Amino acid sequence: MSRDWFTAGRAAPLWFGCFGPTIGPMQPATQSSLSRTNRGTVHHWRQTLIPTTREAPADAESPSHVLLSRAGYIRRLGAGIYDYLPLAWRVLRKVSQIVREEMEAAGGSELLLPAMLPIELYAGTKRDVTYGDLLFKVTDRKGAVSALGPTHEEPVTELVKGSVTSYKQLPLNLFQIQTKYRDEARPRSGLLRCREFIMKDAYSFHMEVEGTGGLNEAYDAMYRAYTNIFTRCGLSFTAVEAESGPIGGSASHEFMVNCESGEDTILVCPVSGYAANVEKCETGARHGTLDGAPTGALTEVHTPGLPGIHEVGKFMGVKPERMLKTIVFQVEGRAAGVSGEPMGGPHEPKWVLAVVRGDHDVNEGKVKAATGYAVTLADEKAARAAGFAIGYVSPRMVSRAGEGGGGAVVMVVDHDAAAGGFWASGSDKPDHHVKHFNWGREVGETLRDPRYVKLADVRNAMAGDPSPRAEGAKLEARRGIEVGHIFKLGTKYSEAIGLTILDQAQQKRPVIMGCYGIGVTRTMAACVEMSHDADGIIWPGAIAPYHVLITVMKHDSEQHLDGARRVAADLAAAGMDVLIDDRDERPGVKFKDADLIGIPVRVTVGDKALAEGAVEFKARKDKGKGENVKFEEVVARCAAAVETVL
RNA sequence: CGGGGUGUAGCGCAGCUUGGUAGCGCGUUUGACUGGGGGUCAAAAGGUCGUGGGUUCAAAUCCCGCCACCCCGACCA
Repeated sequence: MSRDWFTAGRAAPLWFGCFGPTIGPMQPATQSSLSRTNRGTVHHWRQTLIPTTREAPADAESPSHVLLSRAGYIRRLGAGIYDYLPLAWRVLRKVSQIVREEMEAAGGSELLLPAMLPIELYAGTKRDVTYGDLLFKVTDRKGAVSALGPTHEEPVTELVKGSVTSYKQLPLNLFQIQTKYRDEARPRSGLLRCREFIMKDAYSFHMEVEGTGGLNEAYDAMYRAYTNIFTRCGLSFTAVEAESGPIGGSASHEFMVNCESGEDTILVCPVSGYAANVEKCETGARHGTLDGAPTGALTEVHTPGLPGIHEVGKFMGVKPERMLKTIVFQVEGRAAGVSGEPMGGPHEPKWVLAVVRGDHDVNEGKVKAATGYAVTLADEKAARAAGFAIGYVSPRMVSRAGEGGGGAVVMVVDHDAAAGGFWASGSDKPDHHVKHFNWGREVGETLRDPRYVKLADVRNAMAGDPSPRAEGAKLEARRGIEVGHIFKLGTKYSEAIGLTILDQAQQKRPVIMGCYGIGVTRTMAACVEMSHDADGIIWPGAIAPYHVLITVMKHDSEQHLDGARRVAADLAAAGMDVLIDDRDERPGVKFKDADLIGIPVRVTVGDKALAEGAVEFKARKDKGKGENVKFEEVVARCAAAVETVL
């Protein structure tokens, strides 16, 4: 049998054994410490801590939270704060090791940075403000404030600033795997949203975006490394295009574990393979012309005190998809990185109206792209002062609001909202809506002025929308859990912190950066969400805490224990990690616990099989009782099973 | 941050309305029987009832403050 059976099917780097040589009952130190080895570990249940319980803590709801708690992997110590017990730590180390190997293979270099960071470090990038309450802060005896690092862009940029002095030292990719902190408003779902969690973050530094040594090259290498990592972990995942978010930067991908219980929605095109998260997802061509004929006389309806579009629609007898939702944004300045002329003619507008159908959601990023302006949801007070009846705004306001009307307001209309037929809309005065809204009649002249009104894709994509990449195909919605995220950062942090380097032409330039994160603890939880059944966890072989669980039927039978240890020694010699359940428990208890903790293969040593010179073999994912396998065939069977579980 | 809810033994819960110093299941310990899917019987250990104050002869129970935690929403590089 191949020594690197568990790395088959991929370009395997040198394998020195997951955790280095381990000394167990079956492994004399003299043997295991001699040399590099892929010898597995053998542990006994009674010598470790696996506190399984019949019932989960009352606060556990998601499958990963319930099962990791019940199976003795984690314990909650505070809101969003967990102990990682021995089984969990073994999983986390295996995930980390895979991450480490792939990051190093992709040119990364591991280091460790402080968790406690002087708050001044964050002042430079204003993240002490933009991160806000999400940033954990501690005060020392002198009153100095430190942040507990939620990510490490600032310290690593600071480090490189002080230690890299020549473009010849770039590119550089530094990564760390360590505990990070975020004061989440609402920690939930166990390990999926914690306040303290383990994360791998990598940061790359470049002089150029393009070409050898450039950001794009590193980004692509990271993309491939992430694909390798999650594939090796045995996860079913999708890489999706994503908005780069408040962290800044130009491009990003999220790696999502496919799982119905996931919090995030992603959209995929089944034909082209295009995949993106809801915020980023484009839609294919849609048609709307604003040319529809009136459906009747504009009728005002009194709609007092109704909280949302659905309630208003119900009250008026109009479906949300026949209502216009007009959202008021305020302009924050020209948008960076948006090509084309901004709207509004010579003067920068103050307000942007975005109109979508009542059943659709406005997408701020798309509004920004369509108008050429950075926008935020309008401050309610300021908007009211400018004449907007917030909650009851209609598209008519494009030519009415603001100081002197025209020019102060521009409007982007989503294609679906521009269709003909019946529309209901706000009426620009509180507690009133209108029926039979007609674009041409109600908005008038301004509607045809491309400086002020534009048709554009300004809403979130939904399942059923036309694919942007394949004619005739429809987008499908899937659920997922984000476990990795890669960004092209650009110069945001290097400029803020002053990381500039002289290039070959003796020009001082800010260093171009990328950053690449993987939630290690979240990956473990996501894997459980993805792979479990009613009885417990079902680990993929690559990140299971042990590959094989040997259940000893009679803990006090020398014959049983000998058999177990013999099998364990063979398995360990073949590189598999083995846990021997040597507890004085009834068989039923042991089988229940075996299913619960989810080791991929269970080998049972008992009288029945021993009588045939065999043990009982059962893969966790298989139903039924298992089958007898001769001692000399056990290793091959287990190895094959662990591989197929991969 | 808004809304809802919960704090009683290691875990899951009852008791609170109508005050009288705490109970159930699981787990744990001891013994016996048992022995291939959370077994049976017997005995036992284990609780400042989140916390501070108040009312009362008497508070888990009623009143006030605080704290912690959970759920829904907002938020979520």
